[in-house]
Amino acid sequence: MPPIQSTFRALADPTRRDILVMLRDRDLTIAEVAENFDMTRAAVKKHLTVLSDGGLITIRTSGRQRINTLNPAGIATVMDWLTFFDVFWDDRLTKLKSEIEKDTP
Amino acid sequence: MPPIQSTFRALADPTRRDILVMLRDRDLTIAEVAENFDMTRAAVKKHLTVLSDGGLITIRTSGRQRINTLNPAGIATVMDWLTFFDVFWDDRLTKLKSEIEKDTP
DNA sequence: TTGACATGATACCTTATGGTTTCATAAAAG
DNA sequence: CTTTTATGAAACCATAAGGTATCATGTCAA
Repeated sequence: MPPIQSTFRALADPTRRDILVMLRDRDLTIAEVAENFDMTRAAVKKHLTVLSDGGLITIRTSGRQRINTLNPAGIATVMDWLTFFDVFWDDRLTKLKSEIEKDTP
Repeated sequence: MPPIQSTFRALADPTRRDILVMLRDRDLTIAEVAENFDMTRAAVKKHLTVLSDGGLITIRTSGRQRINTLNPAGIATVMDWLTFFDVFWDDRLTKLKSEIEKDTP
């Protein structure tokens, strides 16, 4: 699994997030992805490389085509990182409770 | 709520993610956050501004101090975006099922 | 009020990053 | 075999982004 930094970095660009949304419906070649953007195929390929480096997509070669597939594991990695904050409010409430009990003997 | 781009942008830097982790335990002033990093207070302040722009923290002024607090709503925004991909596998399985049924009359 | 402390704000520097252009390569079609 | 077609790769460019240094401002304490 790639370093989490490369995953967050990959998600920081709007074009790359749009690509992920496209790939949710079906796998796409570089050319197919590029059709949806007003930029060169070379630029799109760079974005796909960054997404791959971040573990958000996987790539397989079929003849002269390169097919890009969404990788749920990459999404899950980010989800996992975020769940660290899930207990945020719980902790806050616990501390608040302690304070109250301490002040009301 | 801030544009999602500013939120993802804020998360893309390792220093800023570390700051969020620190703020999970308790609120901190700029100086307190800066103590944990090998960079100037000015740089840390910039990071805190980016985090605020992304809706990941809130800021309140208390005298001459500026207290930074984690904002769960910002985290939730990212979570929500990611849940768009939750149905990914469901959709894939549904399509696969259709294909099978079509091919086996 | 005076001095120390916490922060605000600006200018400036270096490196990443997103993008284009151009040329090379490899597979499918004629 | 020749010609498309789809991609790989490298050089180059402009701007954004992370940092520093410096100076201004506001507040707490003596």
